[in-house]
Amino acid sequence: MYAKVIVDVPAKDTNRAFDYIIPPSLEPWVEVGSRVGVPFGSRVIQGFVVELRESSDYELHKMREIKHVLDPIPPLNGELVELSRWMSRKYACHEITALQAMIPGALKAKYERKIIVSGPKAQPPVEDDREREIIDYILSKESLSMEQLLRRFPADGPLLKEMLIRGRLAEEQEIKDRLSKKTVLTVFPPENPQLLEACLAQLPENAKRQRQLIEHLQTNPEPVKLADLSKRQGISSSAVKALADKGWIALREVEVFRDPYENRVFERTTSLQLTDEQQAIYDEIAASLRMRTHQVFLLHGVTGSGKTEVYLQAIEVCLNQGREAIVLVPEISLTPQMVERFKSRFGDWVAVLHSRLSHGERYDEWRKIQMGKVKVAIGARSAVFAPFSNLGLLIVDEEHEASYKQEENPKYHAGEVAVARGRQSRAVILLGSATPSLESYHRTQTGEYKLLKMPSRVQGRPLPAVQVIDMREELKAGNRSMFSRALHQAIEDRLQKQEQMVLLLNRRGYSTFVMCRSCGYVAGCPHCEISLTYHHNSRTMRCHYCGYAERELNSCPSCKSAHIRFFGAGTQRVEEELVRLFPGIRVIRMDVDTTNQKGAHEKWLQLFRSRQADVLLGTQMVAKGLDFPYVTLVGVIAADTVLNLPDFRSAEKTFQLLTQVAGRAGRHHLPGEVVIQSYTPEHYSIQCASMHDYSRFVAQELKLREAREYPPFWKLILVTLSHGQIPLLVRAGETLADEIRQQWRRLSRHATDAGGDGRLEVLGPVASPISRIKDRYRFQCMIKYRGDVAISGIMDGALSRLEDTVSKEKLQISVDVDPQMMM
DNA sequence: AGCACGCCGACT
DNA sequence: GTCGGCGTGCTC
Repeated sequence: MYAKVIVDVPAKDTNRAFDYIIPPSLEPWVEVGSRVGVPFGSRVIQGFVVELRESSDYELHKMREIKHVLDPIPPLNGELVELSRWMSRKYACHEITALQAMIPGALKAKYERKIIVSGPKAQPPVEDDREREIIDYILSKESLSMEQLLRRFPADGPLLKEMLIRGRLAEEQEIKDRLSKKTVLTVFPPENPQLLEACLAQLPENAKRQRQLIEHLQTNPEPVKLADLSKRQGISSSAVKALADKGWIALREVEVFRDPYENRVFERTTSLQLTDEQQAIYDEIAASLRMRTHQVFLLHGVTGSGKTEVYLQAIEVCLNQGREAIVLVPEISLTPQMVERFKSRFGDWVAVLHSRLSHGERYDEWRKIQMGKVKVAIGARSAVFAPFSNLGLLIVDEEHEASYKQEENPKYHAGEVAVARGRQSRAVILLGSATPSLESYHRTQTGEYKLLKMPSRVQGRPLPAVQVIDMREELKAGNRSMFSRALHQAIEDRLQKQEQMVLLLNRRGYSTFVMCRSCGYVAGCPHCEISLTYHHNSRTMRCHYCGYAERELNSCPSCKSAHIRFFGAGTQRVEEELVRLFPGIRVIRMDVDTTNQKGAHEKWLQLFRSRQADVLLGTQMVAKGLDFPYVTLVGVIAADTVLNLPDFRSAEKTFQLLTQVAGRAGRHHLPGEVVIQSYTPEHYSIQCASMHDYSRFVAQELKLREAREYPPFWKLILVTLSHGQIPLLVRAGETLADEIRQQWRRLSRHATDAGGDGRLEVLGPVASPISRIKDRYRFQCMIKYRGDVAISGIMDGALSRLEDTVSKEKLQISVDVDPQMMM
């Protein structure tokens, strides 16, 4: 048998499968999706089996054997391997990069080289004292690298080298997982229960605890954790060990899954009665599931319309069919509340993949999926790769969220991947949002997706009334405060009624830069064209691109003024102002400063939930998915900050944010009110959001996008080139742009003959918005195209023209298909 | 990505 | 004459 293997070398000329012989001893273990160790050149590296074959077209004598199979159960399956191939084409990444993205970090290969003593031990060759000392040292250590050895014997470089050449020492390479399997000591009763009787007879009178244990095992013949025995029965480990030593019982390490929710009790819930609206939608999804065909639904449900209950019941249909389900949620809304709803309904059938979990916990949750112990996976972006083999339903909640796009390689969009995976495994895809992305909405118009609508809130609760305040008028009226008169009054009113409010400060770009108020100097990174970020706890300024750090400044390096300070997200200023205007007000401020610590986010929210604060003040993070019954006022301090960003999606983002945050108000029995402050209140994104009018917004925005030749009508690919020298970059950028145009002309000639209607444009090269990172300058080309364009052929052709510069000059090229961030 | 192989300059 | 610099090419 032969295997085609994608090896762990992310480079252009290794981006293909290599053939290996499967030795008979490994045959039962090697499957498509197996992770294997294979000899490659002069080393052994990790790879993934992507195909099994009876014969091979590669020359037999050149072929080598698979060395190891790294996991007893393959971490991937045929379906995921196929998906990785799709990803590598769609996102122009190496196949191995896509495969690696599918497995948990704990399984990412770690190559370790260690020095071992080799050669015949029985007849030691000539050894002097020095050599003996070195060998003894190596033997005394578990594992040792050459670097460590040289550090210990700095003067013996030549001797060590000689020993390596002579073969007394050898270097061995190991593929190691970064994982630890957690085990617990477990007591096993004997197979034959009668032995317990015999044991009791032999135990001395004073062995009270041992006797107790045996009696316990007689009534409970299941294996039991040592820790439980001491905790619940008061039987100490020494008593257990004594029995084990005598051989009556067995004591073994047993692998356990770390359960991050193990100390939580989830009250079981059952399906709620659906509203007519929910029911109609549920029926449609259920019908599609029962037909077992692929279908993508876009569920447009206003905030508070009860989308989650529809999800839960759809999953139930799927599980009853014996199929599995994945739920993707944006990281930020993967709150305890959300997890609780799923845990409560499906209990132990749910695995939660959360970035806040430790490496080990995450790995364990993933293993539950891999081993078929759970049927539902809920998690952020990467949960789309949950290794189920009989997937029936894939839900993408808040599908418009930008966090579904991974900004590192592979630069995939989890929603797009979900659709591709669903197509492959004939699963139903359910995209849900109160503010669907223009891309998805557009596809409902072209017939690719089916639109489902839930326009009303459950129990007939009204959407909150929204007031848009023109801040220019406030200024004219002499109000120079950051709170309009309307918002001021609304806050006062809530304080009096002891109701709660959420205040959103929609801030621009990145936070906390350091600026001189006298001359406008901004502290920047000397290696990157970006301002430094102020870190409160360490009193340093850091670059979040390259890690450069320096101490906080006391005076301006440019004008020597002492009026230099950091400009926070502004939430601090708002907080100060609130406290000044409303003495005694209790404010919880949530921003990067206050939520950096693990668990802080949840802690603050819990505090707010228990009504120990009046105001929840924060940035974007307060807008998403939160649900507090006593929140009756939502205030947006400045709605237009995102609007002014140089990004074609800024109107869409503004509309989404305002709609989402407005949805936080009045979700329960108390009616809600929303106050939006703006300097451009006439803007359609603000107007439409204030009237809860999604249809009008998309209609207008789609018209604009088409006119301006932007997505969803045109597709974008952003190619960023980086290098230390600007002239080389400009040259390379121009080559790239020319080459793309040429390739396009060449290919479109045929396409036009065949009736193709494609169009393509290349913009640039221009300097990237962040024009330098780690002393490398950055230039970019934007490729825009629509219709019938063989884009991957064009890109491949153009990029291969730059290959020489990449390898010789270390030019770096990054390709971002469907980029989210324009800046 | 690594690593071997190979062809040129600075030394024991 | 050898050691070692890194440019080039290959890995089933």
